[in-house]
Amino acid sequence: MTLRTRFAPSPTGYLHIGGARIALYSWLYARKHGGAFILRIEDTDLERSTAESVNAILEGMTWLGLEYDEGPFYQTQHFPRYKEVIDRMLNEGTAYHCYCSKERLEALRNEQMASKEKPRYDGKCRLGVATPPKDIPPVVRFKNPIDGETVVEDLIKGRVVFKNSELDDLIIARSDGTPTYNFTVVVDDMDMKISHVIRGDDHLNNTPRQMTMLKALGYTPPMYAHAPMILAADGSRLSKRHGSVSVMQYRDEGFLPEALLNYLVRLGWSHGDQEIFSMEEMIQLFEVTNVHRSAAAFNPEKLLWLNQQYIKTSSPEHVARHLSWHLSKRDIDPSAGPDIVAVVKIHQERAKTLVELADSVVCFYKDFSTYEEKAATKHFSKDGVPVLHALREHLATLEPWTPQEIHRVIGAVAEKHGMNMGKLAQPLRVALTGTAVSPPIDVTTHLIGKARVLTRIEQALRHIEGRVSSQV
RNA sequence: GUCCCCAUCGUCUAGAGGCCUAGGACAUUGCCCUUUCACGGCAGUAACUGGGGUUCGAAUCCCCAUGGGGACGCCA
Repeated sequence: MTLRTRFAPSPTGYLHIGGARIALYSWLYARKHGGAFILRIEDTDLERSTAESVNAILEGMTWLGLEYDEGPFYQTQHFPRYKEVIDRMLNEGTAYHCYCSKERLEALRNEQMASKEKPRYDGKCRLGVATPPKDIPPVVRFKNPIDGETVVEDLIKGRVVFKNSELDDLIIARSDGTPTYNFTVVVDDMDMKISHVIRGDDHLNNTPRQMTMLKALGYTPPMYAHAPMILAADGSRLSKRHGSVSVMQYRDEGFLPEALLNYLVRLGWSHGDQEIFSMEEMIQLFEVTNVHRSAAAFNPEKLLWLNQQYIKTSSPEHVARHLSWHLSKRDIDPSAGPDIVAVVKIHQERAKTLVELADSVVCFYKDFSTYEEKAATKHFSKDGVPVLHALREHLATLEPWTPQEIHRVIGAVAEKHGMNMGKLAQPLRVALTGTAVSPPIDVTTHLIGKARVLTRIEQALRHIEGRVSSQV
């Protein structure tokens, strides 16, 4: 039998990093064993499910590169099937109609809480109702076994035993006839022949009830793996309050999808001391059974470091592709030159994010008229005017326009004016980039191009003179 | 409250009874490299929640306590 895993989010929001990690685990597990990975949208809550959320989830999966082999399937399209199974259970006596009012249930709950018991349905309608009230539409409840215990042999948590008496008769169909979560999961997992259910451990408590239902339907439950949740950096439950939890926000903030994936796979799982995993390595080495049983806190700094590692070590072409997306968001079209791959090459080891990279790269494509205040104050001085003039003259006639020649000229001009190269490189850097920071000055100058370089030095000279005279 | 899960540096983790003077990574501190910023290199600070067992020997096994998380819905 082939291995089949699924990711089953409910479309009530974007794809967040917790979901992404579960999707990744399921995807890796399927890939590793040559199985199938299925995407199923659990949209039975008509009130809260939205098309935007569906799109957001799909978009997130695509960006992460977690392609699914089947789906997306939508539970709202399976309603006839759910109805069929419910009728069957009603006929077979493994489910029953319940006419208890919400008020009674509420009172029952309060009573049980008050007497320090676990709130659960008391089974009032379990043995049948003598005269079913005509005016009350009933819910359908699953008839849970009362005796014995249900054992989850969890791939991550190990053996977890639940007394069946702890499980009450849960509602599988609402009074309006629509099926509920625990039931639709059971039917779909069964129909889709899911062999391994990998999900968050907030579902561990649901598992025994799903297993008893599956058994009632004569089906052998799949294997389960309950991964612990991701905590926020402060150790609390991760929520929207903690800023970026949406996968797409990481794209917007300049993260590479593979860096996020790498970070996620190492959260709660490890392979010796290895920190960086290519997708191939992840597929080969990842093992659900080695996933930690304890929750892990999300650490933005380490993610940032990983992203930096990926930006630094990925092929310039690959980084350039992702960078282009960020540049286009700023209305910059790099195709006019200089070659974006060349620009990436000289910048890629000094950026933690693509946004940072984009910031430091705009000056190659777009002219500017203001200088970073601090940089200008520190490096633009009247004393520097003659040197910059001289440098401009030399660069104007420089042939060939290569980093080596540029380096030689800057060095020569600096020496002629009795200064070391750094003393001249800094004002030039500010003139060319508007900031005091850039890759080595020779390659930077080279890539910005002769025409732009000359114009920018002139502009800087005008700026210095204007600034100095206005100050005196 | 009841049930379930969990517990090694600030964080992610290595560790499956002696290899532990508890290792690595991020962050942090200092130094080196350096025309700026980075990259890189070297060094440092920093942890087995507590208490009982079991054992010649426990971070590792068992029990209890404590702490954290989850579930308990006509949500998923």
